[in-house]
Amino acid sequence: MLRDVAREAGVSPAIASRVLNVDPTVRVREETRQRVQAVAKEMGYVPHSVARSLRGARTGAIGLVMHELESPINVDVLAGAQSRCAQAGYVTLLAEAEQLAEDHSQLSAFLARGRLDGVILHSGYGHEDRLVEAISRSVPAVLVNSDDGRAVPTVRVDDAAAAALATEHLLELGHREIAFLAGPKGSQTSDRRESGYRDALTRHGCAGSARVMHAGWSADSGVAAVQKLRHAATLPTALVVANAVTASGVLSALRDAPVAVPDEISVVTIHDSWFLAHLAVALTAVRLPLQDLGAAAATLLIDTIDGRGPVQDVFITEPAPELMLRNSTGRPRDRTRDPLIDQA
Amino acid sequence: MLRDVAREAGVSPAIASRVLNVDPTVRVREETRQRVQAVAKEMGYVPHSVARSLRGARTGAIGLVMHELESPINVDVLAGAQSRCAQAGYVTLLAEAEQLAEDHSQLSAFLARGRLDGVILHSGYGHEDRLVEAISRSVPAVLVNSDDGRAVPTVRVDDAAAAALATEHLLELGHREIAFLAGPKGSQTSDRRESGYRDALTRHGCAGSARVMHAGWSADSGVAAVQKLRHAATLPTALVVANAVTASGVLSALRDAPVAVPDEISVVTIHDSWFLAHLAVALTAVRLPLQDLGAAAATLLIDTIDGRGPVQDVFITEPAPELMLRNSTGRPRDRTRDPLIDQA
DNA sequence: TTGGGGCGAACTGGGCACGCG
DNA sequence: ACGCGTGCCCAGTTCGCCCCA
Repeated sequence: MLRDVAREAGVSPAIASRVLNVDPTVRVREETRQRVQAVAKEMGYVPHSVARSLRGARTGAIGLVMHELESPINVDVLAGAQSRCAQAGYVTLLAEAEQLAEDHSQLSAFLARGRLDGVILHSGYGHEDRLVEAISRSVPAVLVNSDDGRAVPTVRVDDAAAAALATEHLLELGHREIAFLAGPKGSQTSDRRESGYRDALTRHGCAGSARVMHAGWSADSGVAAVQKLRHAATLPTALVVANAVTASGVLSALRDAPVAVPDEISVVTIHDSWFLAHLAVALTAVRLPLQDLGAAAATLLIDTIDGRGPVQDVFITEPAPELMLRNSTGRPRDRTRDPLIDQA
Repeated sequence: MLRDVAREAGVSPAIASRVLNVDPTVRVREETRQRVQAVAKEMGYVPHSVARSLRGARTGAIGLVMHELESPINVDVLAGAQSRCAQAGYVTLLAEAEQLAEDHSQLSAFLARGRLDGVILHSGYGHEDRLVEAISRSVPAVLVNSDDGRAVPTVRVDDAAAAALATEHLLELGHREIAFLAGPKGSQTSDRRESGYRDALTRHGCAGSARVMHAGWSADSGVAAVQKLRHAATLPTALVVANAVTASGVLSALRDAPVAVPDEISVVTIHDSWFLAHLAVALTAVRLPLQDLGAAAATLLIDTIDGRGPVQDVFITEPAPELMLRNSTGRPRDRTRDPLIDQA
C-alpha cells in the first residue's frame, strides 16, 4: 500500500500519492520524485482501485449491456466497444439486457452506486424502456442503435442507406418484385431498414410492389418465413433480409425447398460477418461498420464522462455501407417483361 | 447514503447498516427495524458498492478473460459463465486475452487491487503462460479448457470422447481413411481431440491410417487446409475437423472445388452451434456442453472465493457428447474393398 | 517577504468491535 | 440483558498549512 511506499521512501503518503499520480501542481525535488518512483516500482506497488475511486468520483469502469450475444452481429458491436474502453483505460462490465430487465437483484448489483462511470446499452428491440430509464437515472448512458426519444444520446449506423443499397443492387439486376423480410415489429433498426427499402423502391418507381414480412432475428425465424412465403400465391424474384442470421435460415430453407438461389430468387442481407461466405449459398450482403459502432458509442460515453464534447447523437456514415458481392444475387430469370433480361 | 437513512429513521448508522444487511446478531425492536427499512426504501437507498468493498474484502466482481470472441463457440462459454456469475450476485468484467497480454496498462487496470474477487480465463492456445501467472498471482483464478500444469484449477469438457464419438460415427459408416484436421499446434484442446481420434482408430484396428493436419481455428484456415489436402496424392474418404468454425471453411472450399459432401467425402466436427445447420452442407457435429463449461468454471471460482468446496479440477462428463446428425456424413462411395458398401 | 519543498488531517461511505444506559 | 450509539478502520486523495532558506 501507499503508506509502505511512503515510509520506505521517507516521505509522507501525501507526497507519495501526488508523485505517483504525476500531479503537475506538486513541487518536489527531482531526487525525491525519483526515490518515490523507484521504491514504488521495487515494491511492486499497485494502487487499490477501490480506495481510489471511493475518494475520487471515478471508478474507471464502464458497463456494457448487450442482448442476444448468440448473434455474431452483436458480438461485433461488443468487441468494438470493449476494445475502445480498454484502450481508454476503462475496464468493462458485461451484462445481459434480458436478464437485467427480469431480475431486479442483478440490475441493482450492476447499478450499485460507485460501480460504474457509465453504461453503453445495446438493444435491438424497443422494449427496454424501463431498463433504459433505470440505467440512465443512475449513471450516464449511451444507446446503441435505438433511440428512445428521451434525453439519452444514441449512436447509430446508416441502416436506411444500407437497406437502400441492398435494394438498389437488386433493382439494377432487373428485379421488380422485391420483398423485404423485416425483423420483429417494434425494432427501430428494422424499421429504419424498411424505410430504406421503401425509399429505394420509390426512387425507382416501384413503390407499389413493396411487400414486407416480419420475422424474428433468429435463423429459425428465417426458415419459418420461407415456409410462409412459399404458401403465398407468387414468390418475389428477390428478397432483402433485414438481418444476416435470419438470412442464414432463409437460405437453407430455400435450399431444402428447393428453390434455386439466385436463379429463382435472389437474396441479399444487411450486415456482413465471417459466416456469410459459408452458408448454403455464399450470401451477398451490405457491410456496416459494427465494430466502429461499438467504438463510437464508447468514445461518446467517455467524452460525456470526462465532461468533454457536447453530448449529442452520433450518426456513423463513414465508412459508408458497402456491398459485399457473393453468390446469392443474380438477374431475375423468366420475367420476360424485364428489358434487362432481353439484353442478356 | 447510509447516514441520511439513519438520521431520517432516528437511529445510528451502525444500526441502519446492520438492519439493512439483515445481521442476525443485532438486537433491535421490530418497530425500529421496520422504520429503517421503510425509510431506506422510500429514500431509494442503494448501498455504495465501492465503500462496502473497501471495508470488506469482497468486491462482488469476477473477471472473464476470453479470446477470439468472433467464434460463437467461445461466446457460448462466455454466456454460460456470465450468466452463472450474475445469478450468484456477481458482476462480470470482460477482457480480451490477447489485448491483456500485449498491453500492460490494460492488464494492470484489470488486475488493480480490489477490483476483482477472481478470474475465469478461457484460452484455446497454450501460449498465455505469463498471463496466467500474472493473474493467478494477484487473484484466485480458474482455467477453462487448458491446463497449465500449475496450481491453477481447470475446468474441461470431454474433448477426447467427443472426437472419438465423431470418429466412430465415420468408422461405423464404413470409412477407413479418416483424416483429422487439428487446430493450431500447441492447443491442448486440439491435442485432446486428436488423441480421442487416434484412440478410436486404434480400437477399430485402423491406427495405421491415422492422418493429421494442422490448421488455425478460423474458417479461412479451413479453406486453406482443403487446398493443401487436394494437392495430396489421395483424398481421405472422411474428415474429422477439430473446430466448427474451421469446418465451415472446409465445407465451402469443398463446395467450390467441387468435391461432393458427403458423396465423395464425409465431414464431421466438434462443437455444435446454430450456424452448422446453415452451412454449404448441413454439418454433422458432436455437441459438447459449452454453456455448462462456462457455468461450471464460474461455480468453481465462486466456491473457491467463498472458501467452500475443495479447489480441484472439474471434468464435465454430463451431459455426454452427443452426435447431431445432419447431412455431411454418409457411407464411403467407391471403395469396393469395403464390405459395408457391398451390402448397401 | 517569498517561495520551494513537504507534511498533517480531513474526507470518501460503510462495516464492525466495543461500550453505554 | 436488551437496545442502541461511538468511533476507528479500509486505502487512498487533496486542501491547507507550515517550515526554512
